[in-house]
Amino acid sequence: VISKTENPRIKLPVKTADGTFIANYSEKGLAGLQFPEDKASREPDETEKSSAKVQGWHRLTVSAVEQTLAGKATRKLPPLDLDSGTDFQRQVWSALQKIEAGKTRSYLEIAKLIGNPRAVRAVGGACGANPIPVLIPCHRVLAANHKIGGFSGGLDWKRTLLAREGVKLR
DNA sequence: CCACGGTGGTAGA
DNA sequence: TCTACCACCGTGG
Repeated sequence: VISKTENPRIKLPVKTADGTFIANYSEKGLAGLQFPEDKASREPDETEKSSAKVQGWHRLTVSAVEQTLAGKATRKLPPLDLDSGTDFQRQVWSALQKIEAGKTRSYLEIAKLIGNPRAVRAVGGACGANPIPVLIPCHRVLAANHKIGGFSGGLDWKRTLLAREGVKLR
């Protein structure tokens, strides 16, 4: 029996003034980003094991995270591995990437953009399943009438990110 | 403010 | 398959 293909992930720390995020990489690119956890729960230190390719990606990740946390537009992203998502989720995530820093869209607007205007609630679900928050800017999706809506990483993060981009909430 | 109905996608059983 | 969730949205108290 042929064993299922292993899907090795390399985890690297993204140290910022707001805490240490954890990026994880597949062979295709950045596949996940976790918000800082409360305690200094074992930061990955496999830096020396990662290939030059991954280290290059990681440099792009670090600067992109820093820029987004500062409320600025990101210049360049590493390749993103979004294979974990369904077709619907990838459509939503793709639409999210087109929202510029400082701008917002509603869940309904995203649903319309992907040609499925009644799938409003499902759009919320896809945002919650976003494996790369901050860089795939799901925090820029608000409920109708500029209400905050939800955020899987905690509403404090969503408010912080939006405030740094100069977005006002209702 | 709250309740509710109409919705579509997902995961799990 | 069926079903129970849901980061929604409008309407109506």
